[in-house]
Amino acid sequence: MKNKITKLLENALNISIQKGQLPEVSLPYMEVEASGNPEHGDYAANVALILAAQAKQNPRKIAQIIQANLSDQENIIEKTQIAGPGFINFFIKDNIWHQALRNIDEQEEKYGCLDIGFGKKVQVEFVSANPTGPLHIGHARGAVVGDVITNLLTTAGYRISKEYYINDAGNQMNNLGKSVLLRYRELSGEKIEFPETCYRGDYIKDIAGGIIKKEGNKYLNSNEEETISYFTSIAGQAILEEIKVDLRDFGVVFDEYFSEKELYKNNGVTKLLDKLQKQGFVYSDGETLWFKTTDFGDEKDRVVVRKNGEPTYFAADIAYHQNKFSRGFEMVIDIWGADHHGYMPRLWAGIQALGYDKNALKIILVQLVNLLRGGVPVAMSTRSGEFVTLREVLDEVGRDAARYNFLMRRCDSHLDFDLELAKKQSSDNPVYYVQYAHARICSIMRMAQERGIALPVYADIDLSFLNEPEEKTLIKLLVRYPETIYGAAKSLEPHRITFYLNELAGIFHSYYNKNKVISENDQLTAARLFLVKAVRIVLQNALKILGVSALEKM
RNA sequence: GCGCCUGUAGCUCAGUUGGAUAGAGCAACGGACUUCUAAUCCGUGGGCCGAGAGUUCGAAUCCCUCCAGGCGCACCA
Repeated sequence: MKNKITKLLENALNISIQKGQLPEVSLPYMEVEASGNPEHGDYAANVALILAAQAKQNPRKIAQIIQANLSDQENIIEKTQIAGPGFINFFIKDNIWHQALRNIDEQEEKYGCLDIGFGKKVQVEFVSANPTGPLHIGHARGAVVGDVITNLLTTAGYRISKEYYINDAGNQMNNLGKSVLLRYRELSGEKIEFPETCYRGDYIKDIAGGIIKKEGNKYLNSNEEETISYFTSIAGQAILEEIKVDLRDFGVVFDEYFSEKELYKNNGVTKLLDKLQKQGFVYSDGETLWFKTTDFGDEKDRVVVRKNGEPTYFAADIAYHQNKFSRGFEMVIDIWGADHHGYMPRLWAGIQALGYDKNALKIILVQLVNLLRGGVPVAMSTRSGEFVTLREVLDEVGRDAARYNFLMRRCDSHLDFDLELAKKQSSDNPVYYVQYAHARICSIMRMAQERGIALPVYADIDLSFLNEPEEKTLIKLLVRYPETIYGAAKSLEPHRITFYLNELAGIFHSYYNKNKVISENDQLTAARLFLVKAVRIVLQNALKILGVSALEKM
């Protein structure tokens, strides 16, 4: 609808210029807004205001010229008016709204799907937590945001691959193996001291206990380095499996799990660094290898190979992103915790040195979560073992409420997650508000069926019975759904869907309280059932993108 | 000290690349269940959009300077 009006305006503008009524002007963009105020019509355009400066004319005058040259060939416009400083307001014919409703009914689960992605291959990497411990609440936000962004982009017509990068090479993993060994010794009766760098969670004891049960205490006197390496791989695998299960229960399923170790096969990382050195992006100071990230705007150069000869995480990450692009992805999206923001210039430098456009890598920062319980902050640290796991949140709060809670705010906004609040099954909890709207519609459908009323078919009904102001508001809101998807997908902002859903549910609830859908008047009933069914379709489609279930009964 | 994010109603937050009178939920107060589900609805109050200066027809939104909070500033990941 928005697009149609934009086209009309563009045509009118061109005609005005051709006729010489307006000087040659270029229009960088125009805004057509679904207006909130009924007095301002259904849509409002600000073309004239934007052009005023360029054309050096009064915006109202410009608006009049454009208005005069509008040719409404599809016959969708009831009337237009010029208002305020020079807005052109459009009033759309009722039957056009009715057709929109039919469109929803026909498209059903496809309604809201777009083709702005043109099947472009996009990879989204998220979560990517070290397998050194179970996922905690902090990972959960990134997981949901990533998951919903991929759903959004799929809906918008992109071909998406979801990937989890496993940091299973390096110090942290070594510390994991060491921690298991220490617990192993402890369980075998030795007295041990636990260093700061080791992981203290109970899951470490469980893993160590598992090894004793299976293999006894034969590793007490083995070569320590080999044992640590063996324990590391056992622990890493066990923990990763648990992570996968937790994610699955949270509704997040990845297409690929990519191991950091993969990058080191066949000296992959070293070869890449050699190549970059030949190209002049990497240099040696005799002891260490540096990447000239300052060439690309970073504040200082970064080490890629340490004094001890080991490549850094950054080195592997360049190789990883090279690998991503070589797999044919046209765009790559990384979702990180906001505490990694200082890392962005480095990685952008990396991919530019590899010859890729900076814009091909989008990085979304997700702000950290403050976990509260009844208003009191809960301390968290993976290493000390004090944390609330994703599993606990799932068990306590439930999948739908947890997901919805993480989607109610912009990614770059700090989020307080209060366990007590999130698990409350009350009106404090917005997820139920939306689900309830859906359940109510299902209830109406059930009632209609019980009374032997057939589900309405467009050809048989007369939508001109829909005369209540809320009915028009509802239809307009439903029409806005694809536009909301468009905006959310373009800006990679899942929270827009949540806010849209809240608004839609709100207007529906209000309508429901004021009007009976099923009444004595058969034609009115049919028209309203048709409308309410369309609301249900949109609720379902949007909830599906959020990964929140659309309940039929509550 | 430098960089990034945030600052909007008592609280938690929206505000669609600058647009018409700044919105929602919660909390407070007053109402609505003989009804297709009251997990709902209707009404009332509530604002120096952190502060100051600037850009223009027009600023919560853009530029600059401050103030406050969070997070970074590794040969950790």
